[in-house]
Amino acid sequence: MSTFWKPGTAQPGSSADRIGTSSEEAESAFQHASAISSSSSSSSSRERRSLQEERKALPIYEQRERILYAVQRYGVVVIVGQTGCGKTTQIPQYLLEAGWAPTHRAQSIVCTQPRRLSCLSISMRVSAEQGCILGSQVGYAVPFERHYDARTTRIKYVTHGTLFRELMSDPLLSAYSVVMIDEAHERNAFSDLLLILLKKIRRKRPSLRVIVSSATIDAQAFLNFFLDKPYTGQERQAGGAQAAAAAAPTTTTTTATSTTQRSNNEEVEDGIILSLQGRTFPVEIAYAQEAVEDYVKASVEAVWQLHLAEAKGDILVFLTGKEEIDACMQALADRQISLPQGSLPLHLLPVHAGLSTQEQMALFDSTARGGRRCLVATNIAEASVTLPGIRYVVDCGLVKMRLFDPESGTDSLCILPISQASAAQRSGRAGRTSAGKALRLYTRSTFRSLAPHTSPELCRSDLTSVVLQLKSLGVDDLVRKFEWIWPAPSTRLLSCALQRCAVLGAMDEWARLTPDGQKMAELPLEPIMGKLLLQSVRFQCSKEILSVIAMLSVSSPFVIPDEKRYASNDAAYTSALLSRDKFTAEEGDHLSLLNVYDAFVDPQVGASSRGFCKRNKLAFAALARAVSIRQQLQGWMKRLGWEREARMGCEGDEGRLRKCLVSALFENAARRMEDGEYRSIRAGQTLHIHPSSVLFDRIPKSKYVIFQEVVQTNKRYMRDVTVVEEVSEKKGVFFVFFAHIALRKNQNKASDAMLNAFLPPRPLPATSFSLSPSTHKGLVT
DNA sequence: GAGCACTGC
Repeated sequence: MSTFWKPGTAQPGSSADRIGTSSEEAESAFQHASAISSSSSSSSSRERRSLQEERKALPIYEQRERILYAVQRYGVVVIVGQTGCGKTTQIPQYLLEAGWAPTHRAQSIVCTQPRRLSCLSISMRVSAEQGCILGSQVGYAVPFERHYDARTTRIKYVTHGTLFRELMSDPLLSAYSVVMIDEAHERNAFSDLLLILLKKIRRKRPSLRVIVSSATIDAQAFLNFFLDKPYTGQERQAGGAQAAAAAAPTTTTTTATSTTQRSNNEEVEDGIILSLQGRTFPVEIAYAQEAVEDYVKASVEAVWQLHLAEAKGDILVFLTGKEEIDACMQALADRQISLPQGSLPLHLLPVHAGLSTQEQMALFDSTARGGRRCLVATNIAEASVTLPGIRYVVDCGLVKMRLFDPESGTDSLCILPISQASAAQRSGRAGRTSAGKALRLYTRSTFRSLAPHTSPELCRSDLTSVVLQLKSLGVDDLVRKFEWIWPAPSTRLLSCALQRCAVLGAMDEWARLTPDGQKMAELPLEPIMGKLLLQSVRFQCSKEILSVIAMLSVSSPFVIPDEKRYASNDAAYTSALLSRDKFTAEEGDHLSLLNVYDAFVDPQVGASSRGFCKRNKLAFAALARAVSIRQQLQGWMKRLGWEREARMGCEGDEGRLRKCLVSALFENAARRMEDGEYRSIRAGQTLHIHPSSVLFDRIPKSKYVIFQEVVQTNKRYMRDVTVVEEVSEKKGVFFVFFAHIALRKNQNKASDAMLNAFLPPRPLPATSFSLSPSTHKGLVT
């Protein structure tokens, strides 16, 4: 399913996003879909008949009985099927029609998706097929937007994370008779966690049916997990080979592997794998003869060869980042000049997450006017977005991935080799509409050396919030007894998370959740953001901190033009920077973001208008989303009993605000050295201010800064930085004072309020502790 | 002098 907005399908995002992408076409698409959904007129019943015929024409329809039988007989059904075979839209409907969600039992069918937009467009499609209004029998729930009726909705599409949240109020998921985890092979943190908890739930509620749907062949790992069979990855070798073959012509046979387990009293057996036939075309795969030195250059070569030699059909190139995409497109554009007479032109289009709505729309217009389209994409085109008309794929074999390093506590963005599964997924993109061709810019032996599967998110991220959430769900021993899906996260990753929980005051020394920790787990925020919100209640400045958190949760509101950025005489670039200066607080990013937010919502200034953003070179969509996030966070505060506190502002007492920031971000402090570089207080690492920071080209008077996070690319960069003024420094104790903080409207008025902030009452815990305590579970210093 | 793959609560 596409993450991008596709004309003629659903509109993306929340109502706030909708403002950002609003267009007449989008509105009419929305109305069209609603018209299909309503069942009153005779034309719509004709529509519905043809939709029913379409449903029956899907290849999965032949498997209907088989699927229903499997779900009835087995507690866990792992479904392997190609993307586009209709499993996501059809299986919940088959279950509904077979009586799995009878109204009298008040239980429904829920299907989880990795992305919110999938939920919107799929539920819209399914409600049309069911001939009902979206939100009645078929509904969805995504962050910031719910569209269902607890009494009437029988099929619900939700994001993985949304269902995980539901566990907090309904630990046995008693509202559902069937839970389908879709796209489980992506191994997202929330989908893995859901599967882990569903296994526990099934022990208490064997009547619950679990469907795990996966496009590739992690099937055995998932099934073994549910069957308590060991899975060490040895079997995965075979899996990898299958992944490689996945792009080859699909077999027409459907295989069902039954696993005999003891039946419980309901005659329900434990699990089964079902393979569904996909609707794809053969893809011919070619490898590089020898390792390429410069894959961007090689991709240009490959595109050029394909363009000159191959029949019509679009080309999709996989590179790792925007910079490479620009370079590749530039090189191809240069080549176009030397295109032989009579050759068709190559229409070059970038595909990455930073595209404007207009650029996104162009991607789905596959009617290239006399020529061939060449889409140069990041990994977004691998799973998140399905592009039409692709017949040729060029794959560099690499991906940019975020990795968390528990030793330094920082995230890195690394360029790494992809997995075999990923390679199969990429080349499979060429076989969606007709037979295709994939050029892999690496050798066959390199391919064989690739890991069969991409490392699950849980194995490469900071698990602080995961640990917190699981603790609040009553999962106590995360290290020894907890059943992770293979492969499990390293103990180092887990101990790092436990430590951070302790440092943030979310756990006590026996790894018990503190009252603060419980609240942090309930808030839909990263722990450090949750901490910031909790502190804001203490410092009585939640009004401002809510805005800061909302702004930190969206992409940068400052629109800085892309091209010729380095040319100091470029007018657009300098005027964008000048625009930003209007909001810049010299203390740094947190207060600058607050300035932007306050100006945007101020009825006298920005009036939440698009025009204001245009005039001031701000991203309207980001700000609209921040407003929506802030509202939701305010709702959460109300739920925590802080309705009054949520409205309390610092009323010009910036000191409270600064104190609050330091009291939450004290972990992330750095000191500027003589050479202009910063050293982290925690680990003495060399750090740099991120180029997106308003402090990037400034040298503040004070030597100390605090920051939101560190991301390592070529250097270690601090993001979202605020200057703090140091007054004294003692061994192990770090006092900071703020000065010269301008609050609203960028007045940059010096404030003499000198305030001390503080560290937690105890020093940072030792770096190691026992992981197998005999008396207490978890953390022992 | 220089950057941000992609989701999600």
